[in-house]
Amino acid sequence: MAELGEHSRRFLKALAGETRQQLMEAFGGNVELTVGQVAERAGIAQSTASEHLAMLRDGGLLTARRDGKTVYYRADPAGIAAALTELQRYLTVCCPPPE
Amino acid sequence: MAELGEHSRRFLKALAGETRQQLMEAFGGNVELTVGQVAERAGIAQSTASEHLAMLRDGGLLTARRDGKTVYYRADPAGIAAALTELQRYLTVCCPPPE
DNA sequence: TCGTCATTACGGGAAAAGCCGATACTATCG
DNA sequence: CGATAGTATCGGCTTTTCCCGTAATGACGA
Repeated sequence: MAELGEHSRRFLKALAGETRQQLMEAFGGNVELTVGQVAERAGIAQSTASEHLAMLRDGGLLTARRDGKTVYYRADPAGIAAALTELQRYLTVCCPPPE
Repeated sequence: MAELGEHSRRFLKALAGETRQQLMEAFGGNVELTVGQVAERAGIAQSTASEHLAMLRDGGLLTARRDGKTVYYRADPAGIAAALTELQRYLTVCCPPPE
């Protein structure tokens, strides 16, 4: 049957949280942000931001790049597209394509 | 900015739960199922199935039709397509379309 | 109207998610 | 090496989710 892969499950769980949805909105315009910047903008603790960003990264929504001691996060179009594609494939099984 | 609508938020929350993902898999082939049938197949209590199905319905993944005392649930291709479209639109803001 | 059947709404206990402050890790600079 | 700065991890608390059994709602038939 149509199983939903581990990748898609992490994608869905990551994007299901409202705080993480809000965090994603800060990454418009292909911008790079550090953990501290994200925490400050969202008004949450640095440790909390770090956890959320890690979840979004594991879900394929963000990529992380380390430069010195700071880590720069950025939206991952390829990962997002891949997750959406698999999600669509999974959901297509449940419902005949609208013809 | 790109706000994620209430509809999409319910869609994501509904599909984020693993039990509900499993429930969705039973609706392949455009099949209609009652609450009792879903509960029995998934091995969960009837009240639990009812709550999950209501959540999936509110998320636009299922439609409900009442015939007498039983309620028949079925996949909602239009609702799913709409949610995926809005989700894609929302995510496109965060990342430039891969050109 | 009364009883019955399918579903939904309610209450509570267990599990998970969110959030924080404090601590540990990693890399740079002196 | 020691100090500092940015992240990541840990322990604990609060809030939410999950699941169940039970009671209430709505629909049908006697």
